[in-house]
Amino acid sequence: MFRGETALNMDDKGRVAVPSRYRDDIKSRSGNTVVVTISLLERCLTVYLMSDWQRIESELKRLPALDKKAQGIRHLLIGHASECELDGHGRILVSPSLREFASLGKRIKMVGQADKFELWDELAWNERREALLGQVEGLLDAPSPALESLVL
Amino acid sequence: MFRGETALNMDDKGRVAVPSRYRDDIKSRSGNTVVVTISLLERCLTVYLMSDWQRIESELKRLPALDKKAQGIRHLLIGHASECELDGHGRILVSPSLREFASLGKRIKMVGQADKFELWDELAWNERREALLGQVEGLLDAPSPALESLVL
DNA sequence: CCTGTAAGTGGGAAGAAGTGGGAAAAATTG
DNA sequence: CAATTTTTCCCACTTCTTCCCACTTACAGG
Repeated sequence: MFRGETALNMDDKGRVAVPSRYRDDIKSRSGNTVVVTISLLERCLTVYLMSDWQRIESELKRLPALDKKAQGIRHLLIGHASECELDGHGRILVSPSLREFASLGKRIKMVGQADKFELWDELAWNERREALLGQVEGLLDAPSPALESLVL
Repeated sequence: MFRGETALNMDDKGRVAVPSRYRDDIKSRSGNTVVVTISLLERCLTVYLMSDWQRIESELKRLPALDKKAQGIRHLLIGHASECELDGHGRILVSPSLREFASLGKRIKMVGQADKFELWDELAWNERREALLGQVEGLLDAPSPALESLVL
C-alpha cells in the first residue's frame, strides 16, 4: 500500500500533508485516523493505520508485565504514540516532542514501508539512503534465511 | 516475456514509452500498472509487473521487523518503489528521485530481463555492456554450482 | 515510391494537490 | 471570571500533475 519516497513540507504548526493517493485508503480502512510513534531502529517516525496499531498494541499488552525488556519496548512505542485524525486537507499534526525526536525541520521525506510509512527529515533520509547504498553487498552477502529465498 | 534492448527517449517530464509489443501483456496481466524501483546491484531502475511486485513486497514484509539488514533492504526496495499506471499512450512516469539515482538523461535503454525489465541511461548501459563482454571469461572461469549446470 | 496507419514524442491547459496564513473556538491560567 | 494561549477549522494562493491534443517518425502495403 505505502510505497516510495515523497518530498513534503512541514509548516510551523507541524502539519504534514499525506499524499492524496493514500487518503482514500486511510479513510476507508482506518476511519481517517493514524497513529504516529517513534521508530526503534532509526531516528524517524513511524505512522500506522489505526486498525494495525490496535493489533500491535494488543500484542504489546500480552507481553509479560514484569519483563524488563518488554516494559522497555512498551515505554518506547506506546509511550510515544500519538493518535491523529487527518484534517480537511488530508494533513496530520505532528507533536513537538515527536518532531524533536526525529529532528524534523521544514523539509520532510515520507517513505512508504508497505503497511506503514515513515517520516524523515530530508537530510537524515538522504544520509540513511547513501549509507545503505554503500553497504548493499553487506546486506545481501550474509543474508538471513528469509532473504536467501527472496527472488527479485 | 521482456527481452532485448530498446532505445527510447525520456522527455523533460520523465515520461518513457513502453514498447507497444509489451502493452497488451501488461494490461491483461497487471491491470496496466507496473512498479518501478531501484536496482540493488547497479545504478539502474527495475520495472516489475504489479502482480509480481506484490509477491516481492509480501516476502519483504515477512522478514523480521526489528532486524537491521531486513530493514535496510526494505528501505531500499519499498522505500524507492513507485507504482505507476501507463498513460493513454503507454508511457510510464519516472519520478525525479529515481531518475537521479540512475542518472537517466534523455537517451534511455530499456533492457528486458524475462519477468521484469530495466531502465538504463544509454551511456551507462553501453559501459556496463562493454565491461561484461571484457570479463566473460572471468564470469565463466570459476562458475558457481548453479552456473555449471547451465545448458546454452 | 508513395500513401496510410500506427507508434513515439512533445507541449499546453484545466484541474487537483499542497502550502500557508488568519480567524474562530476551546482550553488553560492567574 | 477575565485574559491569554493554544488548537482547530476554514479560506486563498501557488505549484505541480495529469490529461488531452497535435506533430513527427517509422513501418507496411499497395
